Amino acid sequence: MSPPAASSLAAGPVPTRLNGMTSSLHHRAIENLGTRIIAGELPAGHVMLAEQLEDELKVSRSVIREAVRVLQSLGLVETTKRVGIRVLPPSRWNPFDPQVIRWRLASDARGAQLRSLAELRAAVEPAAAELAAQNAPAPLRLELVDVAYAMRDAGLNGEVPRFLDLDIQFHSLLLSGSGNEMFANLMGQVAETLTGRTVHGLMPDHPNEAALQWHVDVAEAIARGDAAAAREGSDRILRRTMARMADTWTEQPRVFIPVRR
Amino acid sequence: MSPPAASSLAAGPVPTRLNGMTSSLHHRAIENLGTRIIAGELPAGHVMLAEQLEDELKVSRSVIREAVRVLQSLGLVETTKRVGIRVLPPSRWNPFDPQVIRWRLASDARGAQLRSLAELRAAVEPAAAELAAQNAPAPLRLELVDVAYAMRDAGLNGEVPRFLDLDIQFHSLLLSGSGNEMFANLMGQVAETLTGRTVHGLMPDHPNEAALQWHVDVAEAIARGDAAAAREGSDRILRRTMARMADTWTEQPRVFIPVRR
DNA sequence: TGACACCGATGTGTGCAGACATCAAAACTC
DNA sequence: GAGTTTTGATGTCTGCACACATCGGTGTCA
Repeated sequence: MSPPAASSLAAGPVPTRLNGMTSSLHHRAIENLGTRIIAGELPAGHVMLAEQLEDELKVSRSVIREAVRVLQSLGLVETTKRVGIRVLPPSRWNPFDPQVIRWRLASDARGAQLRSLAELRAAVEPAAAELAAQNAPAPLRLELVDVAYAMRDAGLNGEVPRFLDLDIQFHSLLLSGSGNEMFANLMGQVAETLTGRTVHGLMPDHPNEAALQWHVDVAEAIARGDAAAAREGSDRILRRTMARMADTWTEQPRVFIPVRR
Repeated sequence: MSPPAASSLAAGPVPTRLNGMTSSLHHRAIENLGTRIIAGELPAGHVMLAEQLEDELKVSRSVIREAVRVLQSLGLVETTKRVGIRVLPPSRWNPFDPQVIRWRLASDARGAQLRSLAELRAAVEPAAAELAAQNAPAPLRLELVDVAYAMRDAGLNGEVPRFLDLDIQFHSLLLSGSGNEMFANLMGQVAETLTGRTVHGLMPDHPNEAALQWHVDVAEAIARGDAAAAREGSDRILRRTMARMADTWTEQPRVFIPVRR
């Protein structure tokens, strides 16, 4: 009785795994709806019925209900009795949620999302460098210096994969060393953007020599506790990065979220 | 049949409403578990069983399951078959989620949370000011100037509640004007910290005159599109704010989240 | 006759209870 | 120690009862 002839969520006959993530029905329902909402396929104000979703996704009520609850906590939908499940406008979405970010990166708004992340990173990393210079534990400072030098060598030798690895590690250590868990949490997003940049061929085989040296400078400033120098160096790196990436998101429309009063 | 004699989640016999938020069983279960996990009452690694939670909270399986699913999406717990529901360490929590922030503000880590938010704000607002000077729509610029002057007047006259309102409005407009939805999303948290600061008597009756003028300067710099001046002015305001709040979180332990490799 | 307040019908989410399916940890066998 | 079986928890499905927001009909009053 249980298995329907065709299931729109069942990609394979066997519940497969992807990227180590659980591929439960619940998870797939979230993915399906989240993707479609953020892509604009299900526009703000659109009302769905739980029963209709069960039907459409060929899953039971419990799966739909659990998925809707999660989407609700992300600000993607709201539920009202006698009405149904209403899609909320983008201004209600939680822009910091990793899933929302991932879905936006997979949508037409990819450029805008990359810009938002880059701007956030450009704002945060210099502050993190300053804090790291003041607070980071000694072993982390030493590791940061090591990584910076290794990164410079890899960059000069054109070892692209190794360079990317070290680059991600450098910026992760920096954010982690700030001792601010919100800053540290941006590691994941930073890694994703750096990786994406390389994969999309936006990185030259031999990174700019000056930029490589700036990384070393930042690491050493943090190591000796020079907060101002760490901040300045980090700011220099990120202004250059922003300048080089700016044309990626040229003319992406900006969204101004109204102030709620 | 349905209503048990005593329900540990049922504050009132009738499903009441609080702050306009739905007070469904589901919501109360999330609140109960989220609070206890973040307070450390349910430590990382602690394993619970769904059945045990049904029993403890006196609710049905579906309520527990939906709550657990939401907590899972926040990174507070993970579920494993044959094991149960395991509480995750703080490094796995999503530090940007509004609920997580609220629970942390209500816990012993309140000081650390306030510091994190303040540092984030100090990093973001100058960047937002810079972006607002470049991108904000004209009406928003005009409103910002109006609010800045009104805020200065209210501050000079010692109209504390009005000043707080305008202060929140000023910083909200600034963040909104950046055209970065992540920055704009910080409005809520900023409002909370500003309100909390006033409520806790950390604000003098008459705000510093220079600081009031700095707000006007920032608004006018944004109005005329002077990005550098907007950034510097905003940076000045926030450095002063940070300096004045620093002793609030003296000696709050910093947490260094390890870099995952 | 028209406008308005009341009130019951209706439909939808919410919550409950029980069953079976699935799968990984743990125990067991060789 | 490797492979197999057992076991016990979550995952999924289903039927039912209830709460309650919305809608539309009915009655009252001007």
